[in-house]
Amino acid sequence: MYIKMATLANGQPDNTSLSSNHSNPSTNGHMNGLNHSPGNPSTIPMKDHDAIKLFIGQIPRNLDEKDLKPLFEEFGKIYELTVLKDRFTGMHKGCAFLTYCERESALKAQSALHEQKTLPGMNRPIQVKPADSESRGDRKLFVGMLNKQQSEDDVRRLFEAFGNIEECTILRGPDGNSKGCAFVKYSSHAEAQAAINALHGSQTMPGASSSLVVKFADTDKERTMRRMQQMAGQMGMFNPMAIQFGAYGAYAQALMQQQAAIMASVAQGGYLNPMAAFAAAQMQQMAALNMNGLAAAPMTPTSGGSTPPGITAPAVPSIPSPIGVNGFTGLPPQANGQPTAEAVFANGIHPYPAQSPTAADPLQQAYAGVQQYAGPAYPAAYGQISQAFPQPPPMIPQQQREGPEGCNLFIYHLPQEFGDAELMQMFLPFGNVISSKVFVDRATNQSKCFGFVSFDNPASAQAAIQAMNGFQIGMKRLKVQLKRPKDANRPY
DNA sequence: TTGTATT
Repeated sequence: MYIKMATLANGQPDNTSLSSNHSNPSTNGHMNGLNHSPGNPSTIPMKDHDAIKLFIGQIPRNLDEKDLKPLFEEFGKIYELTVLKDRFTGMHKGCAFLTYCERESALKAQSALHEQKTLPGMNRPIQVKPADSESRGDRKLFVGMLNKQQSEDDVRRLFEAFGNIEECTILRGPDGNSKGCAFVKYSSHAEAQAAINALHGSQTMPGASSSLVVKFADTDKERTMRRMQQMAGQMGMFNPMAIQFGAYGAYAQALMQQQAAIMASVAQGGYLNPMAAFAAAQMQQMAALNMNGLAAAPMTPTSGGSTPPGITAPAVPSIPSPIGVNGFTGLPPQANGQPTAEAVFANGIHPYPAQSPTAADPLQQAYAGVQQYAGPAYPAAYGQISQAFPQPPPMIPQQQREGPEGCNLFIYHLPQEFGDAELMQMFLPFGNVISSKVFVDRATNQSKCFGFVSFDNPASAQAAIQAMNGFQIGMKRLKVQLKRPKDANRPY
């Protein structure tokens, strides 16, 4: 059942070079012979001081440690092999960590296996590479305030004096244009630090609004942002408790606003689905509510010019400028220019409608509904905010990928800007979305414009297909259909 | 153009 692998060893563990190893790993493998907790020195095999922990990806979910062991033993004695499982559901996550006793084994395994073979049932080749935790040290830089004309080579030239550059990527928008920033990865932290010291603020590129930004790429922040986005999605538009944003602060508010803006622009992009429009309307309401209730800098209707024409102002007269992205000051300043959801959205979907809706416009009807629905609740909600600062809404971990048969949708022609959270927002009106996933090109970080949404019941999935298949966004129409079952043979 | 996952 195992695929045929390149054979570098005869499959027998080779201990000869491991002089100090006094016990066989199998002696402590009471579970599966592969996992052990480092902590019992008398039975733990030794590993090299510079051993590399490998990340193994594209593992079929029906293979566990004991199935994988033979594949990897080819390259040396295994110190630890752990299939990653969801912490709540125990679900196989399709990947694993692998540490060999010897560093050399890891290198051999990587070169022999990485992207070289495809495990049964997988569409993509196995991944064998150092785990993120191995390379994590701060050696990756974010570079902002570049000239948009500067190429990767230009950036390399700028940074090569400070060390060995392992990666250099210009961040680009959907149109391929530079966003004026880049990631540069050095081989070591010291090199990265040297580059920061020398280059940060050292010069201003032609056309840039401020001096060059060179800082460590902050993955924590990215993670936080993603979490916030998911949270905003999870809280759900039809859940009144979502008003209790307080604990999450300005980020959540900003996200709500952005998503409201997205929904609005989606809704007015062409054919209009009343449900989606209603959803957009409600989100705007909620965002506005939060602004008025919680934001440090209250939104004021400001100058006439800043009130968006069309949809928002006339239809929701009591809420000033719900899509007031301009006036919003609750976000921590993006002093470094590092792209966040905000930046992406800002250059992507236009938050303001291009033209006013007609009276017959379903969006306006939707807004009428909102006024009825949300208007009277406004004061009550106000009170809620001030007195209740309760436990955060329960986070439902988004572990589940697939729902039951008939509940999983494949969506194509998504807007470039849509991520998991936006995808989820778009489909929440039709039911309980248990997962949403937009595919992203690993190299460019750009959406591949397709993704999946899973509901917890087939009726929601069908409703979503009915309403959203063919939904026009910009020049494209969404394709929304049931996900192809995994066993479906592909044509050609 | 059909689930890319990092203890």
